Amino acid sequence: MDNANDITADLIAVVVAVNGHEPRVLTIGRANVLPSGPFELGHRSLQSGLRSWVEEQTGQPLGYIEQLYTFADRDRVGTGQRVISISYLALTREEEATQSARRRWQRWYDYFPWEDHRSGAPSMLARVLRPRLLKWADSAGDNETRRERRQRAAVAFGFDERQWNEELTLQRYELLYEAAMVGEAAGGQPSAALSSAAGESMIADHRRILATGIARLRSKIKYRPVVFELMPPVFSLLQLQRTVEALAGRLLHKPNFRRLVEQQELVEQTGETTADTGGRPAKLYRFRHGVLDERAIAGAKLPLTRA
Amino acid sequence: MDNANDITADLIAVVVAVNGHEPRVLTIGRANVLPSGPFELGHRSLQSGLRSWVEEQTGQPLGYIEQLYTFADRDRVGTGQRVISISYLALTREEEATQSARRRWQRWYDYFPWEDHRSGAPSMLARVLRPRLLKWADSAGDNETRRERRQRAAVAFGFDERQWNEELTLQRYELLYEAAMVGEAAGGQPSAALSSAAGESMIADHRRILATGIARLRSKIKYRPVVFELMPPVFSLLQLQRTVEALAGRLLHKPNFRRLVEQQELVEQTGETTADTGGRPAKLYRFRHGVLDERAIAGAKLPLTRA
DNA sequence: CATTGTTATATTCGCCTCGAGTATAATAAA
DNA sequence: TTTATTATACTCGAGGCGAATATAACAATG
Repeated sequence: MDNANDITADLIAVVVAVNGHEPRVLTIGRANVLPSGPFELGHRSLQSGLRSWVEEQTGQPLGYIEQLYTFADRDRVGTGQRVISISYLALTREEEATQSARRRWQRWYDYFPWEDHRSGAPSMLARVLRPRLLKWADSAGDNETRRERRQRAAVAFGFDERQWNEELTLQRYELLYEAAMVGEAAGGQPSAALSSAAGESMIADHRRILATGIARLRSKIKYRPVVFELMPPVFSLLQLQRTVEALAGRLLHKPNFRRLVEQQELVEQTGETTADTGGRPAKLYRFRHGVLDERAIAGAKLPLTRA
Repeated sequence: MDNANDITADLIAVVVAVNGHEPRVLTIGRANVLPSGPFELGHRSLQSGLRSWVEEQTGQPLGYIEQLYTFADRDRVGTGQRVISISYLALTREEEATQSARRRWQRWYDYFPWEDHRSGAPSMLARVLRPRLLKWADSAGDNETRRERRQRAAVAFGFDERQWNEELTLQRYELLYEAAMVGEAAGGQPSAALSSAAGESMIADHRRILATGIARLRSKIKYRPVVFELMPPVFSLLQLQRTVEALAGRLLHKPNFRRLVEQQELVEQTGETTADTGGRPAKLYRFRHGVLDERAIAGAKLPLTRA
């Protein structure tokens, strides 16, 4: 029986919160490791196993959880043992800003500097990434592969008049990995010229899992009211908009955003206002939890624009 | 070391094909079992493990595959061993109609008779399922639970003037399970009055997995060109439409369907026509595989209508 | 060979969504 | 009081899409 049984199942969490205008991910240790641990007999379910590992490693209790993806790692050399990794996305509020030795909230965009387009496309995209990707494409053996690589890069990164698509986070990371432009790739550390543009590395394939979580979240906020998991109980519409923008990595059209949120009846007024915003006091709202029952698909599409 | 290690990972496949106007799922044995088998050391990856199990058990080679969901079964009594199940959706063409002892193509709607709305809402919905569900709702202890159960049933099944939403296949099955209205539920076999409306049962939670696959596919055909995995290399637009309708369980508006497919440039004409259709000969088309590279999201929304 | 039925294909209409722009209101600071 | 800043409200217009209708090309029938 040393065959099918030699398996360990690891649970890995991408825990997201938005602090101010920055989306963050929960890490442990020296900041490049996602919370994770093996699924054990004591765990009632995969989800509860994940919860207890995250809480044990970071002290952070989790609310909303959804499964991301399951994959089998390549053999752990020598041992002849295989590891199955089951990754989850968790949304929470970053209660205290207190960083500790064991838990650390890291900015998304430190790992993916090319993903934040809120102040326009980062200049390093055209300046650093594009030429390197083209060079990689042209280094291919045959003509067909060259053409295909150029096209993949153009689609993923929005080169050549194409539109930037914020949901392609995973494809972009995989492309950079394939081109050995990120630290995790076979070629080892990226060159000095690239290093700042390549973003921070993580151990094993944790950055890939993070990319999967970002992509899932960016897609999901458009048709399910999950943003509210990241909001405080009471908020202004602009706060809500800024949170969505932080996640999507792009700016939204304010009047249209308001129209959408209001006519979908996702929120209700508390009756109070806040003057913390600098200008005219903003009305405060809370999430209408009823929508979760009333509608199966509360389509909350984003009104995207170049702003 | 008898703790984290006592785990088996099972791979389970929902293999779908559309024959004529009927979507089917590949089963083995006495027709109520999905192809499955343990993930083993010899498998290069989860996907390749799945492929070899399906091929070994049914002789069916697989093309398109995507992961559905991973879950941990409740303890297998006594053994103290846990099983993790990783389920996949596979799309293929039902090459030969030859059923054999080991493989059998079963109609979706034998398992989910309430899911086929192509000739209007099945009468058993209002006649059998609705009263039973209401009875179950009213059997709850407190008022709040009763209200919530009624609402869940109404949303999932489109009662009380609500719209039928074909993507809620999983929620509907779970609701029926909770109400002990399907054979797999705790109460054992459903009553005779219910049995035909409850659909065929499957072993363990295979029917739940099938429901997950149906829901996923019904959702995905709307924004990714996956239907073509189920089509022969050359087809008419009406054939394509009938296939989509079979999957969605509802009829589409013909002119709008054509407009959508054509203006998205998903297909190209072969130049030939077929007279097999009875009336005016139909032009034949093939899938433009180029779209998979050109676009990241080939939004193929369905123009839905009551027809 | 004209009639009829059936399917394929083309065109049009109109509502509603949503991107985009502009106008007005209410506060703080200068 | 002026100006800056933010909040809130309204309007316009293109495009997507549901819906209906019109025309074309075949087979079958008498």
